[in-house]
Amino acid sequence: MEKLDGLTPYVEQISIDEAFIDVSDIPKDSETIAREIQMMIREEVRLPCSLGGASSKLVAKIATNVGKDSVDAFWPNAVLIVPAGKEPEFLAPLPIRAMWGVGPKSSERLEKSGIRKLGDLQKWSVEALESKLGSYGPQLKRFAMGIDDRPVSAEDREAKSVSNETTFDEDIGDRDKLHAVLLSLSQRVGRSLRDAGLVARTVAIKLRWSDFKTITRRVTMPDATDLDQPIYVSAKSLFEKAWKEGTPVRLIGVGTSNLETGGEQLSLFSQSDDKEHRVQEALDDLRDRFGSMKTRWGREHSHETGRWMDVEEEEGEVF
DNA sequence: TCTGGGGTCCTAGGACCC
DNA sequence: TCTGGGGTCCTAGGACCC
Repeated sequence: MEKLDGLTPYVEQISIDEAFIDVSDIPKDSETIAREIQMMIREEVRLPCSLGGASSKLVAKIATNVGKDSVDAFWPNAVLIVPAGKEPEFLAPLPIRAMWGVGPKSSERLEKSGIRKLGDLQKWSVEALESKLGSYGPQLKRFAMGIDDRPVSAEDREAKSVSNETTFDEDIGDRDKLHAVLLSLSQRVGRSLRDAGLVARTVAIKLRWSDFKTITRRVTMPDATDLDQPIYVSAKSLFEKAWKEGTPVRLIGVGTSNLETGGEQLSLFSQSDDKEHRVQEALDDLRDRFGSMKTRWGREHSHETGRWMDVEEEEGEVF
């Protein structure tokens, strides 16, 4: 990403290892630009990569995938450029699964109507597709024709949610063990929020039973937070409402959403909240310095009794 | 094709308000 | 008190992506 940023400001990162680049301003042909980028990454970062070029993000993305799949002398360093005007022609022979956004469910539905290739989609009327797929139909048809005017956006997209989850080797039906996992997940999520300078107003849990059925439950709090403890308290109460004693759990997760930028509202925190922030900072500092050592809250406040209760300890130290 | 651990976006329905 | 329309906020789940 650094290398790309050095090349042009018009870089839109879409995942850890993929980005769109608008090269309209670079006075070279696309093939040359792509090969130069590829060579730069190979030489300086020592990684292979594939590039696709087209007049739109959608077609460039699909071209990258198609190039990646073709095994030739360059593999795994593909470059595939789709010339402007040739988009429908390029897309027509591809299976509908090649369309970005068409997964197993949509392709199954489309195939039932005899739509197997993007070319089939091109031939269908907008009306027929609309009655079959709703508002997604016309959109899909435009995409199948290679029409996509979404610009390359260099602004980094703000995170919409922060979560952490884990799948167990063996299903767990023990309340204390599940609580302990919920706590450590809450701590990781809290830490991620703090590192990103974010606060969250909604806390969610995710539970997967042994039959793979997965449920989610969430609550929205009156105030946003980035502290481990309130996240854990919310997560635990959601868990208690959703879980029947002894039910084996395969996966458990804690998530936060409804995010806001944290910093500037510090002044709004009450005294006690500020104290909690200082405790939190001290804990973060300890965890930083002692790395693998498990530090966690030793006590938690019980809403039922209004008292501070000891937390069940699994491993490690209590502070 | 599945698993695992992140994510995003969309839809539908309920509660509530004007 | 009821009706209607519109809007917001929230929850739950599904489809999809890397």
